Amino acid sequence: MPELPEVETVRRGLAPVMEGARFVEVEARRGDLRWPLPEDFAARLRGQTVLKLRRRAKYLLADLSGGEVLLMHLGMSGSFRVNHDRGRSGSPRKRLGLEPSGPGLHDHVVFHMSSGATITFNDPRRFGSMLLIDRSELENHRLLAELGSEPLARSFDAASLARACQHKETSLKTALLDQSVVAGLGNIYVCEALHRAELSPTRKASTLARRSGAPTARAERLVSAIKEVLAAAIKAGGSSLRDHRRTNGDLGYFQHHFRAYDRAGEPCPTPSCGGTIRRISQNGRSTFFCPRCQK
DNA sequence: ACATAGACCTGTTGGC
DNA sequence: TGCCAACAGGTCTATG
Repeated sequence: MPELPEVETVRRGLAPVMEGARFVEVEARRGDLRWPLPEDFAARLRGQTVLKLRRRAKYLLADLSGGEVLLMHLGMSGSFRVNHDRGRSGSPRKRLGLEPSGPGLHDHVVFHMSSGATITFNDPRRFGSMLLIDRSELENHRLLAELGSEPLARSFDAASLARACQHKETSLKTALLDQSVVAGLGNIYVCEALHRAELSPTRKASTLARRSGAPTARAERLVSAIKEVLAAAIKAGGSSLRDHRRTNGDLGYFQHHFRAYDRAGEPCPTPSCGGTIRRISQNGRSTFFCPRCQK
């Protein structure tokens, strides 16, 4: 499911009910996610207040009052759902039977917050994860230490992308999926950014840089395309292909704005291009692009 | 140091 | 209709 725009959408949905709120109760219904839940997970969270909910790459980070950080990843199919408890009789929707009350099949973790919100983590494939890390060890943690630039930060520019790709023999597609080059892109937004920048996914990553390491015009175009597509997707609440939901259950709608992803056989939307979107496989993953305008 | 393949899971889809 | 292979938004781990 989730790339940077989807994770950011989830963060924005969770922040109002988590920040400043305390974990009143935590249910660990199934602990074998990608990795086992931390030892005494529920007990270590109970009573702690969330100071801030942040995002880094595709991770959500909840700073806890006790000095630890709750690190969460949605994997391929993870989602969070927020329900608001309104007294014993339940919400009006619940009383009317519009909301199912019991936990669903893949509801693995449930947070009951002092804000009155119940937050349920659902993840059919269990590629998601939750970890507790000491704040002092966060920067050096193996999952975070090697991450590259945040693509929406000002510091992510053509020069920094060119530098990161300068000696890469691999394809541009593969380089952009590498979280140590740029942090937060996934299969969809790499395809979309390359299409917008009119760059071929099979082009060598090193062609973003001159021999001196200085960025080429391609690098400039690509950085702009990445920032634009991510910003637009966040504005749309992310892309819902199958699993992604906003925390209130609504769908994102950026999938309606895809120009290349999942559009094999359709005409290329680049003005006056006239090409056809093709699907190829790179490193076992689908790439969608227009061989006509993406050079 | 770098690049590619395999692994982890469940659910859905398309072809025969 | 049923069955099975292929595929799905990710990324760690092992291997060359």
